Amino acid sequence: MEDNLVIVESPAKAKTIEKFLGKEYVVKSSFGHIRDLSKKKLGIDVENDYKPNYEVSPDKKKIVSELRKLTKNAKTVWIASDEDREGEAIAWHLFDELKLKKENTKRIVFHEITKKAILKSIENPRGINLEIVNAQQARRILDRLVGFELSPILWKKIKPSLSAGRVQSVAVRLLVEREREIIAFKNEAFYKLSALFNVSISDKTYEFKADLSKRFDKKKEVLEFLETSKSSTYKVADVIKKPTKKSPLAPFTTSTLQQEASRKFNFSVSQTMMVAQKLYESGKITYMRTDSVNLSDFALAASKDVIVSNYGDEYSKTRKFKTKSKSAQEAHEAIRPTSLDKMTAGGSDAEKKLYQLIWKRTIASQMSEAKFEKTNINIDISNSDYKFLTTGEVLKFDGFLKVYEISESNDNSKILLPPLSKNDVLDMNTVNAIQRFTHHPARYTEAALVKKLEELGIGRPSTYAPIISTVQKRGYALKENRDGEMREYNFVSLVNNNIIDEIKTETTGAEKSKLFPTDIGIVVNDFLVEYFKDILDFNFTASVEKEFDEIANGNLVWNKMIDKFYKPFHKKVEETLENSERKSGERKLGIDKASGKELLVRIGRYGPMAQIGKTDDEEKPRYAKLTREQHIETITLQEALDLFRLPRLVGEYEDKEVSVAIGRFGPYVKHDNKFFSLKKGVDDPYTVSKDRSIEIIEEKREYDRKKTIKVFDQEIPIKILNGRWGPYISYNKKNFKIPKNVEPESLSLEACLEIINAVAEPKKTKPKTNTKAKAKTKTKTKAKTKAKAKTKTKTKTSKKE
DNA sequence: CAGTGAGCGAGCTTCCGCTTGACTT
Repeated sequence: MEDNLVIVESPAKAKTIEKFLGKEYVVKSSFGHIRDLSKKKLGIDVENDYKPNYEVSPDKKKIVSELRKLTKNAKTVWIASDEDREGEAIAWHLFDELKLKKENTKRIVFHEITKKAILKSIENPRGINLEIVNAQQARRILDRLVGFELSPILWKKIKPSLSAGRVQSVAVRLLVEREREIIAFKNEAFYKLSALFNVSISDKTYEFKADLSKRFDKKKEVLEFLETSKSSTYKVADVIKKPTKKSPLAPFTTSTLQQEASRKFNFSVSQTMMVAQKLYESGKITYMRTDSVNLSDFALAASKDVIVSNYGDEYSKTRKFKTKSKSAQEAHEAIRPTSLDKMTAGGSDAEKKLYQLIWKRTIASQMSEAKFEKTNINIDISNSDYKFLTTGEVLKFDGFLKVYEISESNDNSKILLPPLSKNDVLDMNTVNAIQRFTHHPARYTEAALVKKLEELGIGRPSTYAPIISTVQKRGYALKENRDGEMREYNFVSLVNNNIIDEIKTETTGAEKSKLFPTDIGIVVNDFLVEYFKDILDFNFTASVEKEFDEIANGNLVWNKMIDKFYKPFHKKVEETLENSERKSGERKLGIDKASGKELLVRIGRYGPMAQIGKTDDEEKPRYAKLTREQHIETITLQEALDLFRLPRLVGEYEDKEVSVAIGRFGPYVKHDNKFFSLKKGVDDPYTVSKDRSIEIIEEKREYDRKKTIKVFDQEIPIKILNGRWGPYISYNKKNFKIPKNVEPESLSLEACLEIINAVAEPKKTKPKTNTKAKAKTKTKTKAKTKAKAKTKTKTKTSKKE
C-alpha cells in the first residue's frame, strides 16, 4: 500500500491535491465532521463536567470504516483539515475515532491549493492543538444546550416542533424588530424642487437640470417660492471642479457573493450556493464557503498577467485586501476563478452568469481606480437666498470599471454638464416641485439578512443558507412579494410663468422577495426576548466568541466556561417552564355586535385566526383564518369582523350551492366542489353577485373546453391540452412538448406514446431532489416536492408521517 | 390547490457547523 495517507475535508480538494503529490500519497476526504453529539438525546453529561458523548454520524459510518482501513496500512497519516476551529476539531475527531498514533500522525495546514503551498506544509507539520479543539467543543456544547433546552419550552408554551437557537432566534428577532419599525413608521411629506435651465454657449444651446438647495415641508412655501420665481433671474455663482476616484471592491466572500448574486440576478441565497458548489466541484472556482478576501500570490500574479495583456499596464494595480469582520477565521482564500485567464466557464446559464460575476469581481479587485472629474455648479437666484445646485461627473479613466459595474450607480452622476463659467446668465425653463415621502426602513431580503448577521458575527459561511431556510421552514418568516398601493402626490410646476398644480398617482410599498415575519415568528420572538434576553441579545455571540478565543489561547478551561453559563441558564429554563403563561399572542379586539360576544385573534393550531365567543361557551365559537397580509398585531376589529362574512352563500346554480370565500390563492367561487378564482381588481368577494359568480363559473368552463384538444381514455388517460406555451401532452401528471411541425389534433394514441417514451428515456443532466429513502415506504406527501428548499436538511425521521 | 380550530392524549419535535449524499417525480 501507499506510505502516506492525507485526509482533507472536501473530496474536490482531495482530487486536486492528489495531483500535486506523488504516487506514494493517497488523498482522501472526511466529508466534513465525522462525529457529533447524539442526534436525539442531549449527548452531554451535565452532571459530570459536561462530558460530551460523540457518535459517528450515520451517514459517515462508511467513510470512517474506509479511512480506518487505510490508516492501518499507512506509514504516516497527514491530517489536512482546514486551519480553523472546526477544522482542528475534525482533525482531533479523526485522530480519536480512527485510533491514530501520535508517532505517525501529522497535522498540516495550507490556505491555498497550490503545489508549492502543499509541499511547504508537508515540510512543516505540527501536532493537533487541543486548546483550539476545546474551544470548538465549548461552542458545540453551548449551542446544543441552548437549542435543546429552549426549544422544548416553546413546544409547551406556544406550539410543537418549534425551535430556538443562538443563531436562528437572533435572525428572527432582526426580522421582527424591523417589521415593528415599519409598522410604527409615519412617513413625512416634503417637496423636492428642481429647475430646467437653458443656456447658449458659443452658438450652441444646452439644457440641464439643477436641484434647489432647500426642501420645503409645506405646499404653501412651495407656492410662495414659485410665485417669486416668476420674476427671478439666474446666474452661475461657482463652478468647482475636482478630481475624484473610485476603488474596486474586495474579491468575493460567501456573504458578498450571495448579496451580489441576489442584487444582480435575483438569486436566492441557497440558489447561489448550489450554483457555486457546481462550479467548485468542476474545478472552476476556489472554495465557496469562505470569509476571507485574501488572494494567493498565484492569483495576484495571474490576475496581473490577464489585466496587463487584455487592458494594458495602466489598468493593473495589485491590491491586498484585509478582512474586516472580526469573526473571520480565514481558512480559505476569497472566492475566485481557479484559472484567471478564463473569462467564461460553467455549464448551465446560472453557472455561466455566476462564474462571470466572480471573474469580474476578482479581476476588478486587481485593477486601478476609476478617475472622474466632478463638477459642482451653484446657481444664484436673484429673488431668493436659496441656490440651485447640480453635479456632473466626467469619467477620465475607467480603470476597474472596464470590467465591473458597481450595482448602485445613481444615474444623476452620469449627467454631462454644459461648459459653464462663472457669471453665465441662465434662462429658466421650468421649475418642478414634486411631493416626496420619507420611506420606512427596508425589509430584509435573504441576502441582506445574511449581511446583517455577518456584521454581528453570527453564523458562518457554511450556515448562512441553512439559517435562512430554517427560519422559513419553522414558519417564522415568509419570503414574499407584495403589490404596492396607489398613492396620490402633489406635483406643482412653474411653466411659462404659470403655476400648474396637479395631483398624480404612483404605486408605493411594492416588495419583491422580502422576508416577512409571521405571527408565529413574532410570538416566539417576544416570548424569548421576555424570558431569555441575554441569549437573544445581538452581542451574545460576540461575547461567547471572546471566551472561545480565551479557551483557544489556553487562558480559560472550557467546561468551567460552560458551567458558568449553564447554571443560571438552566435555572431560568426551569423557572420559565414553571411560571410563564401559555402564549398565543391573543388580542381582544372588541365585541361582535351581531352576537354580543367577544372577538379575539390568536394563534391556533393551524396558524393565526380570529374567534368570536369563548371556548367554554355553550355555543361553539366561530373561527376564521387571517389572510396572508393580516397580522394579529395590526388587524382591526372591522377587518376581523369582515373575515366572518365569508364564506358567503350567494345562491344556487344547477341545483348546487354557490358560495364565495377567500383561500390561500385569493378569493374564489365554489360550486359543486370546484373552485373558480375571482378576477383580481374586478370582483370583490364581499359583494359579488350570484349572476357574476355564474359568469365566472362559465368562463372557466369555456376556458377548460378550449384547453382540451383530445383525450385518449385509458387506464392512465393521455390528454392533449392547450397551455400557456402552446399545445402539449399531459400523461401521468407529466407534460410533454409536441414537435413544432405536428398538428396536435392529428396525433394518434401511438404517436403520443412515442413522444412520451422518447422524452422518458434520456437521462436529464439537471439534478433533481432525491429523498434519501432507500428501503423506505413511498409516503406520498401532499405537498409538492419543492425542488430546492427540500434538499437542504434531510429529515431523518420520515418513518412516521 | 382553496376543509380544519381544545376528542382519550402516545410519542414526536429541537441546536450550529463541517461536508456532499444519488435511482425516483
